[in-house]
Amino acid sequence: MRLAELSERSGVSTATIKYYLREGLLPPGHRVTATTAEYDAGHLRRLRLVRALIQVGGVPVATAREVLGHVDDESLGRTVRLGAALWALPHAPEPDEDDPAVVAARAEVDRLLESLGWETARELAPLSPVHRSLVVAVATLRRLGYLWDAELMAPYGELMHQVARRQLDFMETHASPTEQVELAVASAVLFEPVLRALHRLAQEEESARRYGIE
Amino acid sequence: MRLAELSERSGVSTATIKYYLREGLLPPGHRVTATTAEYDAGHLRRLRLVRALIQVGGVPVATAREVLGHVDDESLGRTVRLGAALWALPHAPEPDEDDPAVVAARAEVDRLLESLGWETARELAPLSPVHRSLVVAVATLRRLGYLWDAELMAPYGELMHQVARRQLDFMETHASPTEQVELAVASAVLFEPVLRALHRLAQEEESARRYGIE
DNA sequence: CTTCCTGGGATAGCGAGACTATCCAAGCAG
DNA sequence: CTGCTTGGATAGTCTCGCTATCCCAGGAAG
Repeated sequence: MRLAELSERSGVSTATIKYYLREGLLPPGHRVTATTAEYDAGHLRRLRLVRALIQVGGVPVATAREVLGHVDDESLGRTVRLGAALWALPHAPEPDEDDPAVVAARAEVDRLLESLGWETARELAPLSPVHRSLVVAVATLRRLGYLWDAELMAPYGELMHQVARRQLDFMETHASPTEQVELAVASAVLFEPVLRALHRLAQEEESARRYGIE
Repeated sequence: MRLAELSERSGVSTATIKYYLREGLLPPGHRVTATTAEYDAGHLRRLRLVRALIQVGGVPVATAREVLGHVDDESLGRTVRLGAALWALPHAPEPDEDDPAVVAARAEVDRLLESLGWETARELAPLSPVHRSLVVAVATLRRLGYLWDAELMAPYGELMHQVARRQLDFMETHASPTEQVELAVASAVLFEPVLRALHRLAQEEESARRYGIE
């Protein structure tokens, strides 16, 4: 198919597709003549993933390019590829280590990882942007006066661990090897809105059960 | 304290504080003379909440104003105030009901709510932006070929329900009446980054346990 | 062969959002 | 009175994600 048809089938304007091609989010089509290029089902699939990352995941274009670069790097193993995708996602800015809230948050997160027995997370802590994001988020809550500590967070950690185990079980049983990497990205980025929506719905439901709709 | 001190203590530039005052995110200070106004600890606290909403929660300024409007409306009950805050948050665009992925997603979400017994969520489904967000997210995953159905989502729903119950328990035992509304907003917006970070850390940990670091 | 039309590439512009820099007038301090 | 600070208003800046325009090289119709 040519650019016009790719646009038609994906619902993305030709101008935007050209933009993604320029930005390297989409590999160029096969050149047929000097003025025409041919696109295939792989381009369509990639284009849908790009749109999902940007629109549903809210991932900036530059970040999406980085994430997709890791997806395409077949020299990496599963964990690394998943990790690379996760690490490339937008992360919190460097925390100010002089801020007492940050110091306290870091201490609580460390205690949390210890109590959960997450050894890998502890080892990678100094490097991992995910770890840093957690510290920043906890520090923000503490600065507002909500003193989240390891004991409070541990049950949530256990619950999220259950979620992660389920996702990897699903991935192992349902995805072919070629699909696994893309599924890793989908899990990391696209499943989060589902989880967030479920969380908010559960909050509404539980609040209504306890206090009524008033 | 005056504007300069408020800026100093919050780490937010005076220009930005003036911007928030203009936008109605921060109530004006008490006018002392024609040229000076006095700010108090309440302003500092509100300013920190605003920054947290915008920077940590990624909430647009216009939306933050709306959310804070509900926080300040003392005529509302707990559930409504929590709901108002949740509903004001940025939500997915209207789904295209002609898209088969959207139709299928909506059917699966309805089945999910039925199997979970979330009656309130079912009643409010046609109105709730949260419900719509869930449909859009599931539809996006389906369009990419990941056929999430009610059976797959139910365990996540149960887990998120456990999270929500914990949060409301915490809110009931730890927050004074005046703090509860702000805590509702904090739960809705600021706790989500914590949950997301825990989720990603759990993914890394579980992936490393299963496949090693390679 | 020529003319018109289409597909594709490059460039510049647009609109929203979140600040940010500048200017200004009113005090109050010395 | 002079100069410095405070607060208010206005316009500018910067980034991001597109989007509209221009241009040229074919290929097809006459």
